[in-house]
Amino acid sequence: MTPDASDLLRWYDTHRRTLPWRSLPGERPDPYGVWLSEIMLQQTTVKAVIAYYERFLTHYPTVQDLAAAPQEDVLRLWAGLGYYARARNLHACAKRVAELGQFPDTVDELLKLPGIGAYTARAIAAIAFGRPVVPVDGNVERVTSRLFAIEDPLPASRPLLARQAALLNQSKDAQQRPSDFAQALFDLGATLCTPRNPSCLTCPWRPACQGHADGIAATLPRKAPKQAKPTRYGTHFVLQDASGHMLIRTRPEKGLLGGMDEFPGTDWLATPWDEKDALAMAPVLGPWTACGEVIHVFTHFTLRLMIYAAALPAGHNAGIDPSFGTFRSTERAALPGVMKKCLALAVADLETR
DNA sequence: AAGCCGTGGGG
DNA sequence: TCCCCAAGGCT
Repeated sequence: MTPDASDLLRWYDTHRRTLPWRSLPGERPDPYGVWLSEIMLQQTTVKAVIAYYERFLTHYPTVQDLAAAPQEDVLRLWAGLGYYARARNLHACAKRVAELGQFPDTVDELLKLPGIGAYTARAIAAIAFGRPVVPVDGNVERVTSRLFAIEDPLPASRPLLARQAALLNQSKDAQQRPSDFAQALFDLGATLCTPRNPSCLTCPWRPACQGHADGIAATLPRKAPKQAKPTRYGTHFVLQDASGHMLIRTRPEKGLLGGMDEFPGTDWLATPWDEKDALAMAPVLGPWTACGEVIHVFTHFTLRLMIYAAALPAGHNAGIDPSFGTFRSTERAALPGVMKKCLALAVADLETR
């Protein structure tokens, strides 16, 4: 049987989370805030997003403000949040919306915008524009797999889960409150129907949950085994000039950490670098101090970086090949998390001199 | 269409 | 410690 939407909505009316991008009950939220939060929340926890969301709204109160900003500024503001293609697409999308004059209010039109896929289009359509669609994210996949006791493993089961999830809002109650219904599904998944130790005892949909009836709710959704994570090795050089600036370069627009800044270094290879070979790639002869190793885990590989630091005497910061970068304040750079770790290690060393 | 794309926190 | 996971999209 299909779960009763009114049971979920009643629960939501009492237990809904208060979040910065959420409007008060009965109020229409600003589509800009909904869109901004949805992009930030892609594969990212609510806790991590909140501070970034507030900061973006402060710097860019409207989509027109964001569209008018230099991409460099947007990347710097995004630095640390990860998945940097999101920031580039965010900026491109803002420009497009500024051209259009407003956010489109249908799933099909939203799908045409950069950074907006099947999930985000439906989330914005439901939350900002009251369209009766069900956005299927990880929460909704988990809830749905349990409700219907779907044991086929992800990601192959994704199309089936999407079809089943679309049945959830077919009642009159759900159709009347598309925004609340979508967010109620999120809150259910985030607070009760959690990946581990779900709180079935207090779940408004427990009576309708086949997974619970079968005693397998907590084991769903099943997932295909993951690939082993390879390790890559590199060496980076943190070079400070007499004014305290660091030698920094910008990575290519596409690919890993695209468009973000870094300290110059070697390629990242499958085997560790011989120290002598690595030092031969340094921007200046030295002397370099070994500061230690940074270990950073990306989605699909582990990175181990040997870090070297050096400080230049006054008047010696010219004549370095531009491919190594330019001397800049680290606060003016868009440093991803891994490079902030490198910086912290080098600064700890430079300060003891 | 499977691989690529970050980061921080919790158990 | 290590593994898992979080309001996915792009190619």
